[in-house]
Amino acid sequence: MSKKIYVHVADDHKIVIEGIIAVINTDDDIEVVDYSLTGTQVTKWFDNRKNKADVLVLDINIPELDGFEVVKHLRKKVNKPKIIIVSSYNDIRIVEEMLKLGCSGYITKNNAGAHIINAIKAVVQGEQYFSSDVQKDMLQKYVNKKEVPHGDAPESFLMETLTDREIEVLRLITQEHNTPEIADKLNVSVSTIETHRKSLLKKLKVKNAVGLAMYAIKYKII
Amino acid sequence: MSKKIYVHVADDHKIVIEGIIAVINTDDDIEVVDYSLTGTQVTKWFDNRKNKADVLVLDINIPELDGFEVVKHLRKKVNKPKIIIVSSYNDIRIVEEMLKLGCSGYITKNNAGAHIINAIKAVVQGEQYFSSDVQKDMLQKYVNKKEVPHGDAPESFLMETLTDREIEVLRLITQEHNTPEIADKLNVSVSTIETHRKSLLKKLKVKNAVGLAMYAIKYKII
DNA sequence: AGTGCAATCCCTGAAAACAGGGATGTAAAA
DNA sequence: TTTTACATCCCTGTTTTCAGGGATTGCACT
Repeated sequence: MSKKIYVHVADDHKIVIEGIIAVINTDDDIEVVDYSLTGTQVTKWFDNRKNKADVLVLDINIPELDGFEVVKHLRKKVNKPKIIIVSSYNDIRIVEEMLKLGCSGYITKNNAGAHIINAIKAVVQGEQYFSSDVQKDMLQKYVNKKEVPHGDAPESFLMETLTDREIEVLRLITQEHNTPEIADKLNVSVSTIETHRKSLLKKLKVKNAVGLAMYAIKYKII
Repeated sequence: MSKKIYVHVADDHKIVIEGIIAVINTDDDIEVVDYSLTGTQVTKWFDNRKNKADVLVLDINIPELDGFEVVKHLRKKVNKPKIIIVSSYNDIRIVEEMLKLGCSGYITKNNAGAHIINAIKAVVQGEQYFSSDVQKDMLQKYVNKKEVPHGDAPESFLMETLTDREIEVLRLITQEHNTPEIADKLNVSVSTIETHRKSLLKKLKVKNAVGLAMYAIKYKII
């Protein structure tokens, strides 16, 4: 009846991939053609013009290139796959971010099994698909939309792009280094690192170094 | 030939459970009888004397009661199952801790699929089983054993028990509160919180508040 | 009755973090 | 070409953290 759907799965944990494959194999219309354990594996796979898949099932938290980077890379391509994000947790700001980047679906790992097949079938039809818990949060956000302060800065703070240097400093902060140590490691003056710290505090809207560390962990900067 | 082995699987992500089941189903000697998504589900299941399983495959990071609590609960029981830990990451100190608590195996999620069946068969025979990456780390640790400073304090820092108050302070630190704010919230003097902070730094062997936050996240204090 | 531990409070002094400016060179983009 | 963004550096001053002591109360266990 319908043409077979080919899927590529990317997750850093093999066991999760095996779970997804096991679920997908229960449906005869869909076939997992290959999988990747890192972000660079994904991009390389799709860069090779011999390889194609209709749908990419992608975990955000994967090594080397994270989910955001992979999506940014793939969206430039001509034969780009539909992308379904499978995430451990469910932060509405990340969902929004991924939608902006052109993803077609977002489901959480909690109930990925129940949703993955429907999600794949939906996105190849050009529809968008979200798991029930994500839908709930989106609705909640929509209802509370009146609380948005003013209309000129609609971008999520995830759009707050950190510079390479800032990310480097942030990484060293999470490794318990203080300003003099970071300055030494990067061969710049203490003043410079202090400036970077101040930018980070401002951009990420946190109060102190602990806030920076928590942010870095939550959004997988490190 | 050999009697069938019954297994209970616990992980907060359904898709991981599905992956483990898919792998285990390839072997006729083993059967997954049930699964749990939270720590309390696991303990309640085993508390019910109708339910029994030879092996528990357990993720450390599960809600309500974490892996440590589950193991502590189960080891008091008479018909206790062999426990195989399946962990996202591979910290040798956690492995040691789990071994002390009486677990029989430890494998990482990276290559759980390749090891899970062998691990289950090994532990029901009374053996211990570790995945290759864990083995590597254990060997490394053993080789470097000479670096242990003195023989009177062999306990891992995970045994370093934090008091209730210290955990409370630690939690507030991870919420970006500074000392005056914490003192105010807990209705004690700033000096008191400073004392707690110093104890935390010492006990957890970290350099600063960021180190405390990273510890809290890593070991799920918060 | 004595020991140990948890929780509370205080002191001093040094180091680091934070707030808020300003300033410069350079490279890329408009 | 002008503007913008990035990375670098400096100054002033305040607040917070950290290091190192010491001390008291109360409670639980032996």
